[in-house]
Amino acid sequence: MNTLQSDSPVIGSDSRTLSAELAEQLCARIRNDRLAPGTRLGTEADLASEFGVSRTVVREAVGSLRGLGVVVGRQGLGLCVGEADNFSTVLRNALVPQVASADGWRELQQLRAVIEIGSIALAVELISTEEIIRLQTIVAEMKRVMRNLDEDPQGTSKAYKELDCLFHETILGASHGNFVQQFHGVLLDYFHAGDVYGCPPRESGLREHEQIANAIADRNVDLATKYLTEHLKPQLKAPSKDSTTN
Amino acid sequence: MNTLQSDSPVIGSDSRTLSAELAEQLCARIRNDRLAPGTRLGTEADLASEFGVSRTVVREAVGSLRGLGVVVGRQGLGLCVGEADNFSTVLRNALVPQVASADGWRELQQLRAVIEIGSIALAVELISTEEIIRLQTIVAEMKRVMRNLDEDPQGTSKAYKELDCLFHETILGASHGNFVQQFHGVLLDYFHAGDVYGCPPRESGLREHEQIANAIADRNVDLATKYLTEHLKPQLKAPSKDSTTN
DNA sequence: TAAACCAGATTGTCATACAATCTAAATATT
DNA sequence: AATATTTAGATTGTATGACAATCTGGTTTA
Repeated sequence: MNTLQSDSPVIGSDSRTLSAELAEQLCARIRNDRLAPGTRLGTEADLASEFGVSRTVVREAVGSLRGLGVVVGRQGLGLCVGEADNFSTVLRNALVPQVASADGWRELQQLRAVIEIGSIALAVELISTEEIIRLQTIVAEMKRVMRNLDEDPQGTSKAYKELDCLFHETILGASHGNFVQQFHGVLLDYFHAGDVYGCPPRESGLREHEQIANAIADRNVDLATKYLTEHLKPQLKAPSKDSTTN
Repeated sequence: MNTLQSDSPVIGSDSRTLSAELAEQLCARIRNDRLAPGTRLGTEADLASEFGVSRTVVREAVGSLRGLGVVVGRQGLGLCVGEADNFSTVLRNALVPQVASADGWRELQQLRAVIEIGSIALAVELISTEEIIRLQTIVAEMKRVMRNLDEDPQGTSKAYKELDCLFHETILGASHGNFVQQFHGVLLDYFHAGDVYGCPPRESGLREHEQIANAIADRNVDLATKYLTEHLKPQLKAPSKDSTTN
């Protein structure tokens, strides 16, 4: 019999709250027993009596696991192990504190760049003809948009960024890694939303996109990797090692 | 004045629960207002009266955000925006449903491989002499361990895997991306724990490690990338597209 | 000046009650 | 017999009130 109450502490009942303790135990149980998504976990009342705590504590613990997508609860049925399909939402929320600081935001963009570079080889290998055309269309559209840079800097910047996201999204999509793509999508969202720390569109960026698209169209892995790495160099560099933020 | 109650619904008060709605609103507020970690969010009672719900609902909502690390609550003070430093724990928990299935586990390993490949260029550039020696030491140790493969397959496999993790951890560490490294660490943990779907140590794997370490020592980016990509090829391949799991 | 103390505030936990809603079996209908 | 409908039970979702545990910030004291 597990119990979290003071009369027979299974885990050090010190320092932390009962709900945090219970949440961890539930999580560990799911992980260690390798409970498949959808597996019943019993009702709140069951868990309350099993661990010797009130239903309040169970709800608190389950609530935090629900936020993580680890547990879902359905009325009339009880608690179940969560499905893995809504991970994007969870990640998006979990990254909120990270993007609060400029450094955190840069670290996120570094991760995004790393993922894209790590995927390029696979993308070049697996990309379809339609996707290649799509890439080239995006680059052409970028060229068109950039002609208005002087007249409407604001609108041009926005449109360019939109196309930029589409470009990188397409590359990731070509790599056919479902989870990797989802993951990258969340980071790209933050990139798209973070105009604050972002940099304005450059002519050189346009040329780089063109080079990347051409290398991919030629299915030249090495060249595509080289150009992409160059293109993402600013985001790859280690963030905030020194405070020389000129 | 925001309120979630039925008399003046700010957001569609349909379909979902009050707590989920409130959690989303709080998260959106933190994200949109770019509230820095540590920023006060008021007390539970404050939020309850502001949104026109009971303290129960507030606690439920805050609980789920607490699980995500977005909010922390300290007695006597109130609620604050969470720090970004415990992201590893959050991610580890959030991935629990993912690893429940063999497919999910493979997708995770694909992401891990992608991150490592995407980091290798930076790692080669930034790696220190000590870290190079460390890599070579690990490879030497691998050779030593592998000599016992026939006598003690179980123990050898375990020791080899341990060294394997250390090897890849060292490479990631050399890239000096704090967040990326943390991230990779969580995935590597799952790799380490997932003996179920893992493959046994191979002689070819040992040679590959040696090649990678040598390429890094020579600071040859292209070669290091090539060998590493080859080494991680099995994990890079798109998981479960066809069911020909022979 | 610095340590000890204290009152107030706030979260953490408990108990209880009831509404909302889902499940599954029993019942009615074709 | 097969299917639609109802219904009763179970379970979560929400509200309220109460109290313990613990932290904060200022006050007092050495």
